[in-house]
Amino acid sequence: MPAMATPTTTPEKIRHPATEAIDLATVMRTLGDPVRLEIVRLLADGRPRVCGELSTALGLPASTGSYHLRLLREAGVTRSRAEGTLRRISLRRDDLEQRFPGLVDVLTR
Amino acid sequence: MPAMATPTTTPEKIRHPATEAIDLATVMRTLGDPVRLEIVRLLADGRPRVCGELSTALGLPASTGSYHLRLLREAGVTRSRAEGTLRRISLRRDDLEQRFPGLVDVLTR
DNA sequence: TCTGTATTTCCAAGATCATGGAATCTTAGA
DNA sequence: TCTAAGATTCCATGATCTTGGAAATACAGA
Repeated sequence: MPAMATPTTTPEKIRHPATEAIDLATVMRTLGDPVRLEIVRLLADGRPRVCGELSTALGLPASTGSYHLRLLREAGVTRSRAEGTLRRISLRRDDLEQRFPGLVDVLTR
Repeated sequence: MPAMATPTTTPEKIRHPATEAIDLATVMRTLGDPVRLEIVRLLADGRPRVCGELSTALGLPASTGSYHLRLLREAGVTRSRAEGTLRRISLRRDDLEQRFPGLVDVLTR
């Protein structure tokens, strides 16, 4: 085998938008889905969850859960941290508060 | 002609959800469209606009503008008052504030 | 290296949405 | 009654979204 073009262990392949790049219309559209709004409410207590935990809690197959979590992450609503084979998902509360003050409060009553 | 089953001049045929019936996910999804978000921002100064005024301001054909305004109205974001052949559109700021305190502020900076 | 688990990606439906021209409706005014 | 203007509805088209099974990927542990 030739020298690897890409390392076997990628440090961080998960993409997140920078706080300043979070777009309001995108966030609104993303949270306009009941499944994703529910995920945000589950995460609102500040405790990170793994992907499967959220999928199970909502009664979704893994692929569907993963799809919604990708949209949330790409919109800048959540952060995913790789931890072994798990993905620990958390709400980007501080970033959202900085960019759109008051928004998270509206979502979580 | 037989007696009319419905009056020729309907007092109010335009439907709006009651304040308590406004759904957050629906509002979020509705405002997740750049066109509709822009309409809300135009209306945020409190001055009502007529349909054509908004369509023109956004460079939309009348039918497209009417479509977006219908979604905003049905979501409970705007109110339409018939005035002759015109429809005067306004933001339901107080109702939204009562139902989702802080939301309108988030939308309008 | 082999196996199992967590997660993502691929892919193909089906559903929903956005657009805009044409037709229709409604009302004001001549 | 006739006409014109404002607005909505109808309808077809294309785009985007959601779903979930199957396959692929990534990693930990035996």
